[in-house]
Amino acid sequence: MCLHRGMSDALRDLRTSVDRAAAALGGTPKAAPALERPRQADHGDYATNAAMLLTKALGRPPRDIAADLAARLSAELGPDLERSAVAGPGFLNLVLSDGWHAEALDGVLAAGEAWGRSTPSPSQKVNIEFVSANPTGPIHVGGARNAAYGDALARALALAGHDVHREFYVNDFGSQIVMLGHSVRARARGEQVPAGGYRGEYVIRLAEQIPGAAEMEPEELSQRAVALMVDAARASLERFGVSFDTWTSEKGLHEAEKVQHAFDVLGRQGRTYRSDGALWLRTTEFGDDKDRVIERASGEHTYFASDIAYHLDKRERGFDLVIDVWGADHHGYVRRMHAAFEALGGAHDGLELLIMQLVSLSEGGEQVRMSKRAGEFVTLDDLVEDIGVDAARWYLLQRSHDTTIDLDLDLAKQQSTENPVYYVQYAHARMAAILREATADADSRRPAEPLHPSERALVRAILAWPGEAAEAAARRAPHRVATYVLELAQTSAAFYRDCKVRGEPSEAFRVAVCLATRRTLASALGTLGVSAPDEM
RNA sequence: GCGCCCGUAGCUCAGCUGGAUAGAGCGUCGGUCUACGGAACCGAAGGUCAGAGGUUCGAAUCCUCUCGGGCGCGCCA
Repeated sequence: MCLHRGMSDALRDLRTSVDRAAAALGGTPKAAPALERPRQADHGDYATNAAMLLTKALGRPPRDIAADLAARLSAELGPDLERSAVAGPGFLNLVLSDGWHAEALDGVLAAGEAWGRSTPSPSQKVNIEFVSANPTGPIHVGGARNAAYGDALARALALAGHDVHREFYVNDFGSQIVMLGHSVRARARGEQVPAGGYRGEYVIRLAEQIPGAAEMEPEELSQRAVALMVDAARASLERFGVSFDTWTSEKGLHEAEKVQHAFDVLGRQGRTYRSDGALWLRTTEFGDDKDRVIERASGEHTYFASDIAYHLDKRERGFDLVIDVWGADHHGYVRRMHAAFEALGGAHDGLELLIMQLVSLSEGGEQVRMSKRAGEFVTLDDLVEDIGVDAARWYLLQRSHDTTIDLDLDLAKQQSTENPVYYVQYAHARMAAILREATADADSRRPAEPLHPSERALVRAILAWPGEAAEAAARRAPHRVATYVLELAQTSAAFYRDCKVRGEPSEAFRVAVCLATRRTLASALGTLGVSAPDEM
């Protein structure tokens, strides 16, 4: 693993030393040297590949260069570097002193609540839009995944020092909404839901919640139904630990003439033309396969037109970066959205379209097909009810957004108590318990005896957190946080096994280790939106 | 047909801007005089990293092709 962004002070200083030592050898490395935390204990506390990256520039064998690097580094670090060894093809393995570990731990505690935060350059004002499920039905598991991912990414970006604004786009406009209104009225009248309508149970409940639905105009009924669905979505998401700064209505965009405004902007720049009675956007000028209709021959705006207006609006609100989190079923839409964004004058990298792969459901090994129109689906609420918020979030977040998730509901229910999330939470609760029992105050500077390897390893695992967090944000990969925090929990278990705290000569130092561990576990779990209980 | 994503242990997945013996959870098998929290710990078995070429000192990782799976290709949203 690379430790290059937003490191703790101790790590940053160590890296600087490695860079300086490398620079002193002359020649420039072909990439920034890595400072890794090796898996294997006999590869040292940290390892660098700097020598191998200098072979071309220096024209010498990597192991020779590594030996020179070791000498320079020894001068740089003084007593902090206990020893180093050239290994393998040209790695330099470093073993750092107990003093260095203590110093580093002290830095963690000194950071206080800020531990884990980093400062990116530049810090960006980011708008992240996610979930944005159509208000024609409850949020289902796909939406749950999107919610968990978008929320965790937003948290990670904020931790990495960005100014994050969360947004939900409500598609309360167009034919599907009209169809919802018709469906509700049919239910209210006890009639058959029209072909292509929404047949789910929830439509019956909607009809019950709207007095006089049977006689209401579909137009008004639609809006009433949408309002109820949006409220329901908000409540489900809140329960899931997900909240938004802004809920933007598509209908509102039209009412505020935002669509016309976008057309004006595009027209002025010569990006549009009329053909077959429709208004087209020249998306092909920006890499799309074909131009796209934004206003139909009938005079109605397409969905794309709303989206263009929405993205122009986001730009005009002054965000450096606009992120949309979409389901895989919308990936065919990516190119044209990028094209439109650029046609509006945005930079290509000013918009990021992140595609979530789908959740494929099964139950007892049998594939379950979901259909919103038919009303057959598993909802976010179901998931929360069955396995709980923490287990559900962990389950959805431990995988990359780029891979399809197979969710077997029976298995998930069965295994919910086996979910690794409890292992991590348990590690947190255990640290809290030890801290309750301990009598000494934390003193991170003075271990009374040589550090145990397990305690040294735990300190290094803790030190990795800011870098891991920053990396997760930069790669838009919050699942890395899950991988990291599980490893941290395992490392803390080894410490617990090997190092008693209460009543030991090193109690004060170990209290400091426990404090830093608990804080780091809590920070990482918090990034995933998972609770960190003191007791369980 | 074209485009995007995926194919790593029995299962679910990490690792992918190239680095040292490919990892975890669950499951299986075998252990731990049982607690500063046993929802734990230790160990073992288990892998042609889908396949074939290529680039490189070095490829699960980059490139090309093939096979397999998912999704998408509207004047729907």
